[in-house]
This record gives sequence, C-alpha cells and structure tokens, in this order.
Amino acid sequence: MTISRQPAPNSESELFSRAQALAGFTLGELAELAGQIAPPDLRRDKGWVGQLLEWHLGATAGSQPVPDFANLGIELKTIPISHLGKPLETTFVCVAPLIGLQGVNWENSHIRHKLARVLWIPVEGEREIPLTERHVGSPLLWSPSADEEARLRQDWEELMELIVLGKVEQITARHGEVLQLRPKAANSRVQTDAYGADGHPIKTLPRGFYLKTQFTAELLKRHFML
DNA sequence: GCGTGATCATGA
DNA sequence: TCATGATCACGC
Repeated sequence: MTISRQPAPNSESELFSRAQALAGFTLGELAELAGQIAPPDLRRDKGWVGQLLEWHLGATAGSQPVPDFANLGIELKTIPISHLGKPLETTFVCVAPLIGLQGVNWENSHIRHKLARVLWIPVEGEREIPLTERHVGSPLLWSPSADEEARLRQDWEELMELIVLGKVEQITARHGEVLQLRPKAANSRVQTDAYGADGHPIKTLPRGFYLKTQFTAELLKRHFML
C-alpha cells in the first residue's frame, strides 16, 4: 500500500493551521500516518525529519532551489530543540555563491529571499529520546525583524566581500555574528569553482550559509514570550 | 557535482 | 560541554 503526499496548501493560513495540527504528535505517529518506517536514528538519515514534515504539509519543491511552498513563498525549516526549547544545531539556509558575483547584493540575494518568510517547526532533538518518541512542537511563522535583517545583512556582506576578494579559504565558522559560512558537501574531497587571491579561479570546498543557534534561539524565545 | 533535507563526531 | 568542520542520503 502506498500513501500519497498531502496536497499543497493554498494559503499561508491553511499551511499554518495544518502545521498547528501536527503539534503534539510524535515522529513515530507521523511516520505511520505517512506509511513510512522510521530509521533507527538519524546518523544515515539526517534529513528524515524535515522530509517527513514536508510530506505532511504538502511541500512541493523537492531538491529544487525554490521555496518549499513555491506558490506561497514560504520556506519550511524543522529545528531540533532541547528540553529547554533551545536549538541543538545551526540551521542550514542555502549554498553560498562563490563565483559570478557581479551585480549580487543583499537585496537580490538568494539567502534574503529564502529567509523572507519561514515556517519554523521545533522538534524534540535530544539523542536520548528515541527518534519515534520525539514530539513535534508548535509552529512559528517568521519574517526577519528590521534588526534581525540588519544583522543578517552585515554578516552576509562581510562574508561575500571576502569571497569576492578571493579569501574564501580564510573564512571560518567564527566569522559572522548570526550567519556563518561552513562546508556543505558530501565530503571534504568535493571541489567547486571559486575566486582565488589573484583573481583567477581556484577549486575549493562548497560552502553553505548557516544560522547560528543563538540567533534561532532568540527568534524562538521571542515567539514563546509573546 | 549541485542543491535539497540536515546532524554527526571530534577537538578545544 | 559545545561549536566547527565533516559528513549522510537522494534526485538529477
């Protein structure tokens, strides 16, 4: 027997209602409803939780570089949290462009569009809790506040400046207050094109932008305090 | 290899 | 204990 993915939501409120309806369920219950067998742990299935929630909410993008809910312009992010409600991991946003950067600015950047509207779904993430027993939390529809966007923009501009200057290999995860640049690849042998220090092309490890846990923690806290 | 979904595992 | 750098799976 196969069970097909839920239909795509037609509005933001419909999507949010559907996400609220998932709160309180365990991942085991949601897996069964989707006709899936939960893996024993996430070591070999790191994206399983995100993909399970995508199924339940009717996300359409797959692996395309477009929002999960393209018609609504909304990105879905599951976020693993501790029993105190704090994020256990940084949040991957998107791959960082390393070449072809003429004309790219914050306003037209891929990352700004990705973060313009995000549906956050907290999920219990402590490894002590068996995967099937972890609970889904209450969702949060978020857009960056003026202050949040300013901080994201500042980090992004500093990181992109280093990339354009051919200093990508000098960037570490310690750069940036809220946004960091880290490897995003199958393994450390993967190579892609980037600018070298002399302006000529080099091969380097693909990088991605990640939101630091302190940033997402504040965002979640603001929600729970309201 | 790229972009999607992310978490793992180890050194500091 | 915790963040960084590395890694896993999938479709194309």
